[in-house]
Amino acid sequence: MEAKPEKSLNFIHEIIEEDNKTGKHGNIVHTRFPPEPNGYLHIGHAKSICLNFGTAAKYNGLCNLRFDDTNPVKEDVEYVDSIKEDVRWLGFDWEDREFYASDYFETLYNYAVILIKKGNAYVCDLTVEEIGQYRGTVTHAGKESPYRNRSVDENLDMFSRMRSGEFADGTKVLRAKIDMAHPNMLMRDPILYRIIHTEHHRTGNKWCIYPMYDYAHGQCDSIEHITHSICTLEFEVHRPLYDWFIKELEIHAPQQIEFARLNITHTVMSKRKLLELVQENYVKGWDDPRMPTICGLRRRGYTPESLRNFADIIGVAKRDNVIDFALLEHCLREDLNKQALRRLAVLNPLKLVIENYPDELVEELDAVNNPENTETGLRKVPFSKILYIEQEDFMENPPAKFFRLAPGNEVRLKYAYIIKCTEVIKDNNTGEIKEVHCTYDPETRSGMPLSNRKVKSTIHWVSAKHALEAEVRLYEQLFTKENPEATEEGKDFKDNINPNSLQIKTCFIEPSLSESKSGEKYQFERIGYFCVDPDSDKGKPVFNRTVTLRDSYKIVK
RNA sequence: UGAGGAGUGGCCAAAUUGGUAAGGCUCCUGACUCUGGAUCAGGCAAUUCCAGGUUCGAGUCCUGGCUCCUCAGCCA
Repeated sequence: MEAKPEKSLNFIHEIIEEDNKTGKHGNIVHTRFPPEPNGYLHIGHAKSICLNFGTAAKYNGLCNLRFDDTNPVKEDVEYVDSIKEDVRWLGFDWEDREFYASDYFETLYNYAVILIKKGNAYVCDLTVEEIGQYRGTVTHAGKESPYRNRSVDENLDMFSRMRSGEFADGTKVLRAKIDMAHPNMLMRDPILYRIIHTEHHRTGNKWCIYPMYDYAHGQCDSIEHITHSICTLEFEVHRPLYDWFIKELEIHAPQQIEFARLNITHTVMSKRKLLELVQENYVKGWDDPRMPTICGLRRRGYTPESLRNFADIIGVAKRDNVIDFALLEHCLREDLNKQALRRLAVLNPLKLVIENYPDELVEELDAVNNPENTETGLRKVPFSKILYIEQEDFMENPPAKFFRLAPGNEVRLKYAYIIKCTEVIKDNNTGEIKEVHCTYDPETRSGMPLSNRKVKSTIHWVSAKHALEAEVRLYEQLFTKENPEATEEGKDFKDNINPNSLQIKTCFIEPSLSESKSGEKYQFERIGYFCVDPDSDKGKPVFNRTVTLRDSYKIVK
């Protein structure tokens, strides 16, 4: 049989297969996911995590987790812990390969000394402002620092004194000596080290000089013998610099490949903006179920499987892209449909009285836990004379093609009987529908011979006497606009926040849900997928609406 | 206007390297269904950024344009 690849390779995997053909990296694939521990991971990171770990797995290689902790001012162990939790939750294992740029500070320092000795780096006393001015602009060459031609000995001496803490923050930096007129701004004598007298979350007070990301990142990849350094597009212009370091230092050369970062409609993805949402209380925290953070998605009820599938399905390319939020939801539903147990719950209750049903009778009816997976079995649901049904499932004057309950109309109560609406009770003053009365056909209980009678629809319900109260949090998109950042003059993305992104209400749920535990996921039949929020109390569970069910019913006017 | 990237249905994304535009999402039909869910079947939707050129044949090659993105932190 012809073994045809069912799916074409993305451009990164094409490069890797080509490399493996030529033996460029000795047929080894070693990647890494390199977050800075200065914030929480979001779904954009998930794309990168899946790509890096997934690529390594695909080619029998390894993937490291490395924290790029080169700036003690912004970083914290809190973030290290959350990042590890999120990567693990997504389903990836870095085994014993948990590294930190700070593990390599000594090596990085020695590399810097080599550069100084080669005349490739110098200590510069210019101020922040001056360095900015001397750099020039994209269209005009910069000019050389007056400190550029210090002797090797003087540079060595000053760099070592920088390390020993002799100088104040901001007074000196170590710079690469490349070309102040270089057309690529990043090559205009970039800063390698700056002085920061701040305690580092791992190295404590051992250091008061810290390497810049641009200097550290490539060398860290090299030290770890990374073969393919996969990163996002904005680092494409940095690549010549990274290559320059590697060449001057004569060390292992990782191959950097850049891909386009993920964007999703109706959401923002930058750490800065997400931080703003949290700090200014537009959401309740990093794990607010409306946030695109991994912890937010987790709390919302997303599954790792759905996220991994999403990352796989969106592809990897170099063109800017905006993925439709609907695709994310599609991946979610696809997974939840298979996983989630079905339950009955009524969000907008309308009292339904079955007139010919015995007053005190309670029947325990069999209900299917998941029709997609019969191994999940059945459960009992109590049925009695007075029920709650969904307000949307009844109309006094229904339009054409309304299949649900209406005066004189028959519907089936899920897992129970076929009923016929006989009367509508309304408030005399307001005309509001208070309750609906009906009769049931005792021969039509699910499973009975006569239960097969065709009716137009089946609606869900909950027995009033047995129902439990629960809080439901109904989420909508956080932003009303597809692109929240497209704003008029003087406005910003926060002006596009959806005022209805969270709606809290009390609903009725079937009694079997009383024991539900935080994190559990259910499908409330005909409504959507919900998961138990950690805010739940013993007597009063809280459910987050993860995503609604698709609804192809449209009211015809 | 310097440098580096990218342009294929509404949104993603393929096209075996020059052979006659896959697939997914969205939307719309229909079938089936004790979830108007799921499933199944079908449909709408593309001068492949533009203009020339080479070729029997171009999304793929050549020439010239256009548009968009990234870079002027002692952030990553």
